Amino acid sequence: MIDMKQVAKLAGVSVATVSKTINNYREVSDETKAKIMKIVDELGYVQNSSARALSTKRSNLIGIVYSEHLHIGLEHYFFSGVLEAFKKEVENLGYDVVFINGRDIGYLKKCRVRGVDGVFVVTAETSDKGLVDLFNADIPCVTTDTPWNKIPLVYSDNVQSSIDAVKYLHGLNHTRIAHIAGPQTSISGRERLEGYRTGMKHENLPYDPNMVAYANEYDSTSGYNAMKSLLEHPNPPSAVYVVCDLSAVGAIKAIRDANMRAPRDISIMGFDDIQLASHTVPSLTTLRQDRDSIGRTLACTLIKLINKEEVDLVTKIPCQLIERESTKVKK
Amino acid sequence: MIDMKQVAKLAGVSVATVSKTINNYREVSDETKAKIMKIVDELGYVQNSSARALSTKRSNLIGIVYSEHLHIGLEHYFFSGVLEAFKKEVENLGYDVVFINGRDIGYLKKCRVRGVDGVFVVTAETSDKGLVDLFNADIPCVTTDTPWNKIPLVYSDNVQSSIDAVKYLHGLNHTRIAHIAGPQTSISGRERLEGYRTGMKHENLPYDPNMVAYANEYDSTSGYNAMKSLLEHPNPPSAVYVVCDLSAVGAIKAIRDANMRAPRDISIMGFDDIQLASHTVPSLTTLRQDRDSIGRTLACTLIKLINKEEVDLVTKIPCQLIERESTKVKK
DNA sequence: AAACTTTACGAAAGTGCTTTCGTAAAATAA
DNA sequence: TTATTTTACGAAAGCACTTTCGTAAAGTTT
Repeated sequence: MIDMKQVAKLAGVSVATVSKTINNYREVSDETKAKIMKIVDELGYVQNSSARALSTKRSNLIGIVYSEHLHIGLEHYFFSGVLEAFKKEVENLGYDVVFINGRDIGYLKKCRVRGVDGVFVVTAETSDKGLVDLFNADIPCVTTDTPWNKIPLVYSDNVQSSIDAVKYLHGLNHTRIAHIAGPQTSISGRERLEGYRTGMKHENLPYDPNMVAYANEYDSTSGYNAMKSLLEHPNPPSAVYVVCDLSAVGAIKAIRDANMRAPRDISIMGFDDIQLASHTVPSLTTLRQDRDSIGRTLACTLIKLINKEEVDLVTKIPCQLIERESTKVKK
Repeated sequence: MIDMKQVAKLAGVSVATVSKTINNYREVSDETKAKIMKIVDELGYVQNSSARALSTKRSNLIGIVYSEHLHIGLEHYFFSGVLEAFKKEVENLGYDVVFINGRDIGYLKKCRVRGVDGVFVVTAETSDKGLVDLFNADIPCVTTDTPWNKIPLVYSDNVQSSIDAVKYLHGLNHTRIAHIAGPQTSISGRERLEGYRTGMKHENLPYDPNMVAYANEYDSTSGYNAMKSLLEHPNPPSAVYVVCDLSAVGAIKAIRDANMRAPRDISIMGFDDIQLASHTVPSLTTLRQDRDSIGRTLACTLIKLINKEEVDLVTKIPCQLIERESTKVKK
């Protein structure tokens, strides 16, 4: 491998000058810079990031952490989208992205081994001891969907979106609007329920605890079961706002199994806008999470944090209401 | 940050001995090892991977490359699954995973900068000059879905799976079986078509070129259009084997739009088993790609390659036929 | 012309680790 | 016992950079 020494020799300068040229110090004359860069190109010289990191104590590496015992990995629609956007943005700023796994020595120590400049904790689970260690350490961190102490958080504006959802359904003349709530251990589950209640109040609709069913997971089976329980009510809802698309799909199935139809008999509204949403029958009216904006904001926040600039501790990104076939006007 | 010098001092030994202990050389007495490890634990010492890499010329880093102008990124169901499995496996073997982007200096140079020990090219596009440079360099590489010279390839057994598909449909008494083929620029597109033809031959069914329609992308719109063209045939098929699930979804929509029903009028079979597949109406009969096995095999192959062991240049992983609602017996 | 400032560069120390090689001491063989 | 091998360890060089500081030479100011 070609190193600075060789470049220096060919250029007739010292390695110090080569280094300064590569890093664009201004104390090198333009003439010398040009001469050096020419040789750099000819030889195909590239920096050795390990040597650089050793010397500067900066790796230009961003770590990605996700709790492994949640089996939400790369395949999760929301997180993979956020991650993709995040990655693009930090790469534009000159960083590379490395996965940090907690094997053997735990997340924190692994971060130290790799010398990452900052980390994005994608899916946190605060019962994960290793994650808490990381959060409590002095490494710049950002996260989404899991609030922790002084760690900057960027996520969807669940409350406002839920208010929007209720308003939208009321606008379609629905007054008996139910909510299939997510696990109350997660912030999105809690906030979407809160938004639903606030929305009902805003619309001057009565809040009926029986019109809230709980999905204990963010999946379709949970949605199916929750919908079933709502259907057992003597006066079932004419519209249901569901905590996520997957559960909404389950809810639609429950409606069909009860010999009814969505949206003919009951309107269904989801959250997320997963790929599936536009392909189901009926396609889903839903709130689209702005994965791109969340990812980019996380990236900017983290880089600022690394550079010791001021950052917002909480950033809420608006969702967009996507109207499709699963909701319709109540006659 | 704590370094070996501090550990050495506290243990009353030289840094050389600490290094040898950490790396489990046998020339250190068990006694000394124990003493050193105790101090390592107490101080919370961790290795500095940059320094180590600088010295050993091994980074224990695996690079992930995917062509950016295909907009298949992390969000792609198949690739994210393969990547997840790959990642798990290499992590188990002591490597970490870093994304390599082609910005500024191209993939190859970036690989050299980071000193990756090997790279997994996830989605290749041989029109990508930077990728070809990488393939032609001396860095250990594996890939899926894009054959290249001497680069080991691990992917689904498209031909055999397609033969299975035709056999299965024939087993349901279908004799007029069409194929919606994928882009013939991709190996999977070509091989699935090849398998379809071979399957028809095996089943002693006539091959009719009019019974092959081409989807120019792996998406639902292309499937929709292809199906439409098949329906225009005076004697349309009773079953269609579609190159991928997404296109299959499009095909089903086309059938519905023609006032027919799948599988009542036409059976549809997909490929992939994406998440969507079990949620559509009707749910999709399909060939499940073994993303896990593909990812793991890629990992093992790459590590072997790094260690200069022998590897297979091509590994085909079987698919599994998943029977759901979109196919039925022809009466 | 003298005094001062700026510019352009290099020597060398430092970054944290690995690994070779040398060498005492201990263990074994003769 | 002496000769030989083995064991256990350390000194030091090397890995490819960055950065401080010193210093000539050139430029600027009085």
